[in-house]
Amino acid sequence: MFLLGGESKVDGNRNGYVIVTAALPYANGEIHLGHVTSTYLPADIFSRYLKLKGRKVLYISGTDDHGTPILIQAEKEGIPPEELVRKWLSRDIEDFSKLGIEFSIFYKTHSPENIELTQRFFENIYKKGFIFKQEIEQWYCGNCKRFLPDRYVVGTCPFCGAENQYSDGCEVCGRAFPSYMIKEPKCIVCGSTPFLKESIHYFFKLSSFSDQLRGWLVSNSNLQPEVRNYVLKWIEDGLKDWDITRDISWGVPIPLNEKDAEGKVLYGWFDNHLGYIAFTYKYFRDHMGEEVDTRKIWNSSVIYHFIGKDIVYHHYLFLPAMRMAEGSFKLPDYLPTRGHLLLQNEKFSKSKGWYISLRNFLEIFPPDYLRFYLALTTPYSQKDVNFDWDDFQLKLNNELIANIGNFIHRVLTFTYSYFEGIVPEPSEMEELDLKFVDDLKQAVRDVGELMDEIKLDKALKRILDFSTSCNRYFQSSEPWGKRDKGKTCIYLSINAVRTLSILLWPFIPFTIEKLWNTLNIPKSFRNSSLISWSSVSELKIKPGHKINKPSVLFKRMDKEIMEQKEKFKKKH
RNA sequence: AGCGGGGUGGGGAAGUCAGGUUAUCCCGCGGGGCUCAUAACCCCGAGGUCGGUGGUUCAAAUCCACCCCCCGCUACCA
Repeated sequence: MFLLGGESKVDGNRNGYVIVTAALPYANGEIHLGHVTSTYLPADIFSRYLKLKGRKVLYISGTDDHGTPILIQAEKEGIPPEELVRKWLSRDIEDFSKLGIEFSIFYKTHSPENIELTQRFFENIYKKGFIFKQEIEQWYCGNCKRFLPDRYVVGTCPFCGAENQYSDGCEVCGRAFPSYMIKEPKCIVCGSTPFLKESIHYFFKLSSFSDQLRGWLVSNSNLQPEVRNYVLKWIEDGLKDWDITRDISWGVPIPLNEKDAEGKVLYGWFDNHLGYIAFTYKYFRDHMGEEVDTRKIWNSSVIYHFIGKDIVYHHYLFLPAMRMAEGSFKLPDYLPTRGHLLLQNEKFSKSKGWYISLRNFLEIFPPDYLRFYLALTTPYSQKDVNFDWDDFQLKLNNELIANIGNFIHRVLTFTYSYFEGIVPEPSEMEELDLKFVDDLKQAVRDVGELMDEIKLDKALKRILDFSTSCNRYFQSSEPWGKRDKGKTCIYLSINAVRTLSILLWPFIPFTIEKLWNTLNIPKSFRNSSLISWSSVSELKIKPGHKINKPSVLFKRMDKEIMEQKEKFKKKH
């Protein structure tokens, strides 16, 4: 019996682990803003939020190492695939850490842990009779001496005659078709003409799981309705059994002692789905020793798999069906799915240079600027997100700097120059002050609810609304015009700054940690009640507390943005 | 071709599932205020027949039907 996810709410199981995973980046290229937008940033913001709430959170990901593209790339570079994936693993870790993406573990599918788990997994579902063999015909390049995946064969569309189309579909007429139908096929690597060749492959009986999958999709109320409907439609149309082997050497060997299994490996999507579990094993072995029962922990955790919409099929059909077939690992409770990133309203294209790598971006802009902008513009839905330089500039200048930055800075400098940095004793609260305290409490409640629902963009908007009301309060209180220099206003405002800092930490951690230094909240206090979700709406900063000399948290970057705008002007 | 998502004042978005007083927010625009703050902040105002047509209802951006337009996805692309 498999363990159905979906009933666990994050607050329902307060002592257990929360396992947050981010879909694995393929280990043959650099991380770009698209990866970050749909997957790694939302997952990071969310796990930071859970940490503030005092939850035991594991944030898990790693590289997806296997498959033909990596093999070919390694050949091109003249290095073994092991070396290629090792290179990308360390590159990815560097890039992510510069953005403040804090994984508990970022590991790799080409690891003993994952290979072992994958083989065991295969054996288990093989024994249960969910694997069968079938002969298939595939394009084979005689020159490269290998079978070619569909995307490694180009040719002429059998329907509209458009040239240079991938063998599984035509971008010109929009039709999808079986690969063998393509006219005048060419190997994308060497250009020679491939031929169709037979090979025995192993298939997973995905179709047997239609009812169970439907049941899971319908009963798991945590899934996004639009994605659920999308996947249900596929089940209605009939699921095809899934070819889970490939005729290459790079991957997890099929753990069977028979001739048909020789020279073949398991398909990358078979082993990378198990990476989440294998990496969790690795984490516990490293941190708690061999005797930890990871399976038990896994099954008693609340599980979130963050993904981009391009891999919905794999995560809503293949992954759950595999776990159902094997039967001992729980399904995800949540599968937060987000859309793609467009650049100036056009699709990213590496070959056309129309994309932004994370590394290049962070060479120019501070990580928090990117985190803020993307978090604010990426909804909890499959809708695509547009990265637009004008919009980036506007949002930074008007929302981050002029709203949040301004409030924090005006409060801190006021305190510093009129009270020598010492938080004043408040006088009796007036109606305006009491109302502000209510506003603060309401804001915290709203933000918490939205964060729990993973609606991170709306949560951030709500924080901005709160910041606006902070500015409004400060403005109407006019502390500068009062004889006592508005002691109550400053006391409440400083506390509002602390509240804001906690609300904002998951989004812009670098800046907030700087701010905590200015607020004179020592590092040792940062896991205490001073910095935690449970105290976020309290007035924790007491009169007499001394703050440090404030400095500007955000600087405007109009010149740098202008340069980028020039660079990404219409090229066509 | 099929399926999914969307079309809301000049630009970008929220609201639509659970229909209801002057349709919300940011930018931009016009006017005013404040001076603590990174020309930042606060207030007031102009501007929308909520893609089209028809229907249900006392009442529709919101529900139903049909149509138009835009975007995305379609399993061996990881």
